[in-house]
Amino acid sequence: MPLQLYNTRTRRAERFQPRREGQISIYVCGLTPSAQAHLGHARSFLFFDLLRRYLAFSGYRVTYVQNVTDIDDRSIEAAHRLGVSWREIVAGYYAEFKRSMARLGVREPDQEPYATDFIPQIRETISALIERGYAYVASDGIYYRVGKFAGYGLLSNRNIAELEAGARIEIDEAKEEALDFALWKFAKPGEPHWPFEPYGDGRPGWHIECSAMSHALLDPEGTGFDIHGGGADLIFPHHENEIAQSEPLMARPPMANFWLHGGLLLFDNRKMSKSLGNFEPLSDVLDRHDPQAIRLLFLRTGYGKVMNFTEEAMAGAVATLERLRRDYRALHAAASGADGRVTEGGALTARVVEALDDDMNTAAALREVLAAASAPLDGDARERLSELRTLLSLLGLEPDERWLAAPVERPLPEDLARALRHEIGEPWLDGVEDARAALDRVINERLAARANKDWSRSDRLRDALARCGIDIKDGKEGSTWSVVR
RNA sequence: GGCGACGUAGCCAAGUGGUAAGGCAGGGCUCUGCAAAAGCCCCAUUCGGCAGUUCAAAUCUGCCCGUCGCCUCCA
Repeated sequence: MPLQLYNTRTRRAERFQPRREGQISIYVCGLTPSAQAHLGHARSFLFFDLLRRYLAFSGYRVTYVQNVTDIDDRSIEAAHRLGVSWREIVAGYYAEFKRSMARLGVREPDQEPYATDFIPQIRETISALIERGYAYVASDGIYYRVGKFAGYGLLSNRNIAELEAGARIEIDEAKEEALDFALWKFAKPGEPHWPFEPYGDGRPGWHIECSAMSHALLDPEGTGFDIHGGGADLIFPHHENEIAQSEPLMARPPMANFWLHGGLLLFDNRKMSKSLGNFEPLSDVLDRHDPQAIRLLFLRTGYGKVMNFTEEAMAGAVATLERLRRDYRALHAAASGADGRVTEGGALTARVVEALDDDMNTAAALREVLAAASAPLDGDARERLSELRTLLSLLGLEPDERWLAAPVERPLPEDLARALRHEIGEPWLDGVEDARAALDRVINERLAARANKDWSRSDRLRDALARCGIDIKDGKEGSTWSVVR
């Protein structure tokens, strides 16, 4: 079965066909770095990363563009509040976002255009819209005339009359109609601005940068590109407005054949927001949880579905990942560590491909991979290993050194020596300042106690270590320790 | 008010006409000085509710209830 994808534009799953044989162009709406990114962003970009990987895996040459809307009201506001330039605000948040994406194993886009690097193209687009009657100049900016575009509302399945009846849009005196939106905002004192003759200095409105940049980078002929993506909250008004800005100027619409939207992530059944008090920066989440476990968690839910995040579900993903790594390690050992052999077209691969062809059913794909990893070995371990490795990296779960080394050695807590002295309070620990040295002494002391069958002393020492974040496991082969916090 | 999505065990979630995957949590057992880890086993006669279609419904239809999202900045 060929690849089927749910297309927001037609509201059904359709067979995916690239516009040009073997090549696929994707434009995904990236971040507006005027605040810290959160886990919801991660879910969205993780999905588009997977889509890229799968299309490349399927043999397509993929061009993936993800923009940066580096100018908007909030970053200007934040700059004023903090007394720094808006560029610093944007650079800071974007750098943090990039670090988080790297930790999640999200590949860098082929191009990351910044809105403010495309001011000439933005001006050109606006000028063309004015010429054709789709835009007009008002006192405080240049607006798009929504009533002029017959296709308005098709993507988001709304009609103009209903939108107007919504009446939640503030009536701006400068605009002709409530639904009209800004293409260009004339500069107010103290705001960043760029020249735009003959209309007036100002800055681009939100939406126009995507029309200008996707045209410039993916569709210079104006005949459209393959896939346009983003979070479900961008369907209206952002993507609707992009279409309205782009299609009247195109030689042959539609702007994009496929519109793909990632489902929103909820926390406590609410969209994450600072005002609700459920906001946590992505970088903090990544400090608390293994990025691969986060990726695995998202793989278990359909990409387009609303998903509720809970720490319980996260813990489940961590446990699944640990088991997967263990299984992989066992397989690696069975194969004597041999790898590098490429096995193509195995039965497992066929099942994974079938799952992903069905509108990127990652839950089914993951299920196959997990089952294969834990199934008893009935054939060639080396073949199983290389096929598994290929599929794991297709899913973005690269088997790295952690997969082969157990237990994971995390850095020892900084104040371990002091904490142990405090917990144990025996003279043989006096003066030991080094964490590792203190740990070794306690472990040796405990081993001695165990050799003497002094179980109560042994248990006391184990409890003390546990309170200091060190987990001890006794087995037939001796004792092992690991850092649990 | 308009548009849309969803409602499957304590939690997350797969499954879209053929008789309820999986994970986490929980319970039991094996192992162990004990604990943990690991392994094995158990854990929804039932899919928000009520009607209907059908030989057959979690899956289709209708109505109702509930939750969430978008309609304003938003991945």
